[in-house]
Amino acid sequence: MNDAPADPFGQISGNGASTSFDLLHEKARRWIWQQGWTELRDIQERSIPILLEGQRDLIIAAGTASGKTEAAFLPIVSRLATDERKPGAGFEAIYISPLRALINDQFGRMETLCEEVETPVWKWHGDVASSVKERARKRPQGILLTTPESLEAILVRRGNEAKRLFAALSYMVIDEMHAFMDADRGRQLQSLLNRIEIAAGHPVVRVGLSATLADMRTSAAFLRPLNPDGVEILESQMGSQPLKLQVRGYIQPRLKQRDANSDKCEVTESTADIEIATHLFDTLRGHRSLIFAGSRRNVELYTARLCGLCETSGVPEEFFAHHGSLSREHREEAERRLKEDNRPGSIIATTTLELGIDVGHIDAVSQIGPGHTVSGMRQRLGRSGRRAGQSSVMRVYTTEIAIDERIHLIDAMRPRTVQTIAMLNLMLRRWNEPPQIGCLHLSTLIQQILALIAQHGGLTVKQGWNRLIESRVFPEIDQALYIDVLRRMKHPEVQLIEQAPDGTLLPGEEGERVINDRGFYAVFMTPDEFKVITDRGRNLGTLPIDSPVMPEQLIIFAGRRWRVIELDNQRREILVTRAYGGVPPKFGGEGLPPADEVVAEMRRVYESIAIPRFLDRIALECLTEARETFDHLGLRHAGLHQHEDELLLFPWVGNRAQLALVLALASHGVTANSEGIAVTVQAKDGSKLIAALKTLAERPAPDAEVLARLVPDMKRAKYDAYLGDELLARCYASEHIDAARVPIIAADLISRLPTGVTTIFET
DNA sequence: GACCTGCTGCGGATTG
Repeated sequence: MNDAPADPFGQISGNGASTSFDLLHEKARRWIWQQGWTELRDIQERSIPILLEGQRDLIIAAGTASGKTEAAFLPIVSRLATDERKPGAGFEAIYISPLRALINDQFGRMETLCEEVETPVWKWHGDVASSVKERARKRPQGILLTTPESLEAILVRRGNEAKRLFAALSYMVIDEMHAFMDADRGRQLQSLLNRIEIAAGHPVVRVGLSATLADMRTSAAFLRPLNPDGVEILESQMGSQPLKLQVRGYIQPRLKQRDANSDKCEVTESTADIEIATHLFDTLRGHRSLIFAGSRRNVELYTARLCGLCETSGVPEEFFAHHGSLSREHREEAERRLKEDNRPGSIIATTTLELGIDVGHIDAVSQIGPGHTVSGMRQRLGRSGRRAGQSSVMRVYTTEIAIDERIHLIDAMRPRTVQTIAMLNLMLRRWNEPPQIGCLHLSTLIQQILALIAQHGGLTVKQGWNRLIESRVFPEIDQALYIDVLRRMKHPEVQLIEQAPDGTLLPGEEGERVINDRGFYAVFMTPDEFKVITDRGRNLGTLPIDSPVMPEQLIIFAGRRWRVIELDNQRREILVTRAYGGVPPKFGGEGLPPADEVVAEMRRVYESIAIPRFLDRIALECLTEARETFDHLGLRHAGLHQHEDELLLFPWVGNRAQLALVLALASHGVTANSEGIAVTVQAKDGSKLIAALKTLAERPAPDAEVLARLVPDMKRAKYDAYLGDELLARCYASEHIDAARVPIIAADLISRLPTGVTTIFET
């Protein structure tokens, strides 16, 4: 791989099979030779003719180290070098990345190639000096590496220059495309691509790069909404490195209650954490690895432990923390430490290092807990074993609580272990979470209407319709809803827009303020944190409010179970009281379950007798216990189980359907709580529950908007506050509540009532 | 659910 061919301009591969190489510009071929490459990668071979032709959109779906960027940019710079170009006539290609750090990495890799072909390359994001942007703006040419937010800023602040900047544009490359899809940011990006093409005055070839796309049809529709069938798809045939996978189980002994009369404090450190840290230290010290710890708190905890172990062992520190609350300097220092010197070292991170920020070669990846998505898991796995002939190594650490007479049934079902197995099964089957369909994204629609008004100094209703709805950036929105949103924005209480006598939409008083806020260019919101206060006035800490919290609901906080008394939206406070007796489920009851497919796979794991090969001894024991509990509770046939003063329902559905069920029960006066795979109801409400389920099963599906109104604070996205109750409920319902399935779920639960239960509760 | 992502232009002080 590192042997340079004798003749730099001859055939690149020994057998002379590469025809794509010959198609490239002479200077691009020289660059390849200088890199010491002896052959082009599969996807590069295939992308070159397509992109050189410059007519078709393209998705390159290939593993993390498969050379996707070069697959896009070798033909692009070749084409630019061949074409006749007027200096300063406008940028010729744009590379769009979700992260500034990725732009900085790519800039370094791209510079030598672009120098060779005499094409300027510009970085443009929030950290780039305004003098550099000024120069790029005065003489736009070559390749622009930027973020959606920076593009938004360019269009909003320099709308009248857009034509000049983009008139010569031939290509738009979107890196890590999966990171945009299914998110507000993705809608904004789609709209930006459209607005840039309109400014350019001609269609521009779109190229999407990703390693974890769920489904090529939806991905093509994301890239080119008006012509998905015209998008060429390249999926890598290679790149499946040998895989070494292990799930390691750990048992957490129950901590003894602190004795109020004793002055001896119990050790509060968890043994499972210590064992995991010790194993990480023993296996990773001296290697180069990434450890995904799941939360910022865990990152800190494990970094401290691992550094402590380095100290007591008298070895140099080689473990570094990396998460969103740490300063950029701190994070970059950790990245540099690993990248620059190829010494041993590990970074403990949240999702901050999931995307391809360059930290050099990685031997192994560790993950603590199952994580939240299968595609995230795959993305993390892809960060190791990137060298030819090496395996990808991944260890997943799962913790379950020791079984004793006080264990909660949900814990006894070993949900973490089973979820991990289910997610790995799905990953091995090459499944990824599909983007959710039907979401209205009204907050982003509002932002884009304002952005278009700002860019053009005003907008007609028809122009807005053409650019946002007819363009299929917001295909879920019909004419009536579009008009409703505009009316709302114009409402005297809102004043985001006003209308000139000729009908042109202009910014209203509030609209001016919103557009001129420097945060306007980003469509996503940094979530508000709620203070959690007990009825005795104790401040427990803060809780990020991105899940619905209702009075009467149970939440787990600071290791205890609490009942919500009251929610104060003004003061951003949640008032709680200690919940009724019984031990809280330590790991199971963390709210809504994962996606439908993951829950369905979990059920199959419980029901099956198959033993995955990737389990260590304790993980295997946990799986055995999980299946024993499952059978002991009769869950193979029953969907309900009573345990002391609690009823546990098992609908076996994912988050949106389970939230619909919980809210539908609430609408019938039954307080239900999502505790992972189970829904819990107080036993005293048993007869009410059965009656409610029967009604729900018989009647047509409840209206999702009506259910949404039971959620006290439906605001999730940045400009939701402007929507008003009605639009907000529609929007929330479209994104979070799968009401259509409620009758089927209720009927299924009724049909799975354990024998005897109906008679007990039916009186 | 946990976590993550982004950002202009101008006024004023400081420095060479």
